[in-house]
This record gives sequence, C-alpha cells and structure tokens, in this order.
Amino acid sequence: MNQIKDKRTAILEAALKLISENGFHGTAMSKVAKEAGVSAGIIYHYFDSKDDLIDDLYRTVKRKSADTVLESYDQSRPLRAQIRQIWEDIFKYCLRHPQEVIFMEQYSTSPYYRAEVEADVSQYFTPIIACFERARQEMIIKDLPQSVIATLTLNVASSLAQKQAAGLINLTDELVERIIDALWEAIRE
Amino acid sequence: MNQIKDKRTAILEAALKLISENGFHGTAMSKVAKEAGVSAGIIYHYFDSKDDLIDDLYRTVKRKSADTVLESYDQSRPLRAQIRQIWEDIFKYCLRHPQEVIFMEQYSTSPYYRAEVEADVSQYFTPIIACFERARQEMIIKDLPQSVIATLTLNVASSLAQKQAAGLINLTDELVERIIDALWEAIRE
DNA sequence: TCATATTGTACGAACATTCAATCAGGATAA
DNA sequence: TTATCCTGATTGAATGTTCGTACAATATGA
Repeated sequence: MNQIKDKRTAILEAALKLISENGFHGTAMSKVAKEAGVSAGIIYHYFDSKDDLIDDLYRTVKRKSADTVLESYDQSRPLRAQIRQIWEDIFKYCLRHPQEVIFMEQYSTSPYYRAEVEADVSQYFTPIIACFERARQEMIIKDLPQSVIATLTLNVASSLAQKQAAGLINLTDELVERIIDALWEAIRE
Repeated sequence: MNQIKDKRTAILEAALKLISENGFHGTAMSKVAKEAGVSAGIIYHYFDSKDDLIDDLYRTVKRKSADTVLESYDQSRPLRAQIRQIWEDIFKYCLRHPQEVIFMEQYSTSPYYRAEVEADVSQYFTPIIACFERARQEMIIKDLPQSVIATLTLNVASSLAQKQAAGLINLTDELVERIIDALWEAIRE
C-alpha cells in the first residue's frame, strides 16, 4: 500500500520535473519511467494513459498550491489584510515552486487542457474567490469581474515567477512587497 | 518570386492556425502542408526544419504585433497619454488576434523557446520600453523594474485575451477602459 | 496458492525529414 | 517562331526514428 503511493508519487514527480524542463512533447513516457526509477510498463498500472497521467498531475499540483495558500488564510482578519496575505502566499508559492508554475502554465495553453478538469480544480480556490467577492460587495475593491481579479493575482505572480526562474529578474522580498502595493492600488476602490 | 512569398506565407499561416489550436505536439508537418495546400516536402524548401519554421513564425508574429502597436504611437503626446495609448493598442491587438496570442504564450513556455530569439524580437519593442523608462525617470510612474512593468502590460493583456478567446470573460471596450484605469493606478507614482 | 506489482520487450502508428523524379517557365540559340 | 536547355519549384512516396501502449513472463507477499 505504501509502495503504491511511493511509486505513484515518484512517477508524478518525475513527470513534473521533465515536463517543466522539456515540455509535453519532449517528455516520453520511457523517460518519465527512467527518471522515476521504474520500468516503462508500470506507469500503465497506475495511470490509464499519458493523458490520464497529465490530468492527474495537474490536479495534484493545483491542489497542493491551493492548500499551501489556504494554510495561512485567516478569515478573521480585515479584508484588506486577507487579500494582501493571499497575494504574499501566492507569490511565495510561485517563487518557491518554479517547476509547478511552468507546468501549470504549459498545461493551460496545451491540447491536454480540458475545461472539465479546470472547472474541478478551480473549486479548490473557492475561499479565495469568496474573499475577493466579499471585498467587492463591501466596496473595498473595484467592481471588476472575477477573471480580471484572478489575472491580476495568479497570472501576474506566475508570470513574474517564470521570469525569476529564467533569471530575467531578481524578486527580493522587498520588491514583492512593492508589487503587492502596486496591485492593491490597482484594485482598491 | 511572388509565388515564393505566397507559399511561404501560406505555410506560416497554416502553422499559426494549427499550433494555436493543437499545440506544437499536435501539429505535424504533414498537417501544416495539407492546411497550406502544398506538398509535405516543399516546407523544407523554405525552412530548414520544424524548429526553423517555428522560430520564423515567432519572429514574424512578434514583428507584426510590435508594428501594429507602434503604428499609432505618438511620441509628441504627454507621457501618460502615450502609456494609455500603448495599453489600448496592446489590448486591441490581443483581442483581435487570439491565435497569435495563444501561439506566443505557448512558445515562451515550450522547448522551442530560445533566449537568443527572444533577445532579437524584444528589440522590436524598444520604443515602448523607452517610453516607460522616460515616465519612470520623470517620476510619473513608480520605480519598478522593466520586467514588472512588462508583466503588467503584455502579460495581463495576453492572459485576458486568452480568457476572452476561451469564452471565460466578455471584454467590452468599456471594461478594457476600466482595466487600463486600474493598471494605471498600479504603476502611477 | 492467488492476487497484485513489476519488468522488459515488442508492436504499430505517427512523425520529421530526405530524395529521386517531375514540372514550369524563362533564357538562349537556330 | 520554334526547339532546346537549364534552374528552381514542387511532388509524394520512402526512410529511419521515436513514441505510446500492450503484453507475456516473472516476482512478491499475504
């Protein structure tokens, strides 16, 4: 039972590493097996197909990122502090997990993308969306569509994290703070 | 001579359409040929390889997008108006050319990405970068790194355009104006 | 002894690329 | 004008490789 978990996890981790480095096309199942230290055939014991493996990986990565951000989410604080905390955690997560960021970005612009899967995983972020919705209702932030708010949070953070990973920028804690200040100015009412 | 241009262009256009719809992996050279109405072999008369074709397509698309934005760029206007005009044009371009946006996004997170190519094409946008740099020096906008400013312009616009193309949002002219207002609040000093 | 886990090989499909053969049409010579 | 030649354009089948997946065989452990 523990073996199952370990080997399955090893396969997912190997896939994440290789896909983030070489893309979907550049990542053969045989290479995933080699990286994970298992035989080629065993992958099909745990996953139906390459599509299924990638679906699972996407759900897993999204789940983990949501859990990390929600871990320090404290609904009792003032809304403005909640939003800033969410942003900080998203930035922190993206900067610490470049492989995940690159993979998620690749997934969402690839043929592996399935709206059904996206609909599922977006539910992980329900509390965050609810937080912004509350702020909107209380007229603390501008009356902009959720997707615009999401772009200014998730997409900006992941774009910057990718640039950091590529060495195009050096995102210090202080700079991240200033970016969050700027984003707050953007959405505050 | 004219034939050469036409067939080459047809191949590039076919590649753009198919790659934006099916990704790099899902786009076989034979399919590009079929879509372009030419034989499979002729592609190698105009391009060295699939890599070379994709490089060329990326440069072409970037060039076109830069030209479109720079067309209505008027250096004599006040800096704030210049920046708003640039944003408007970028949004307009992204919303009108979803295939190009999706392709560019895919390219930059794919194994086809080459820093050397990116360095080349980024020069097309020199006047735009200079505009923001001037605004920064005159302390009209915040003292943030170029890459952060770029993220808040190009990346936000292209992310939103992708969501629009996917039907997740309806970006009316009025909404785009409000987003630009918000972005301006983010970067203004 | 039986179910599950694991291996490594093998198969068929898809793919990028090559190439010998053909075509088109302009230049040249008679 | 007509015939000949030549060069680049174009074709489509062939090639060699890679890949996803299936599977028969073996190991493991309860």
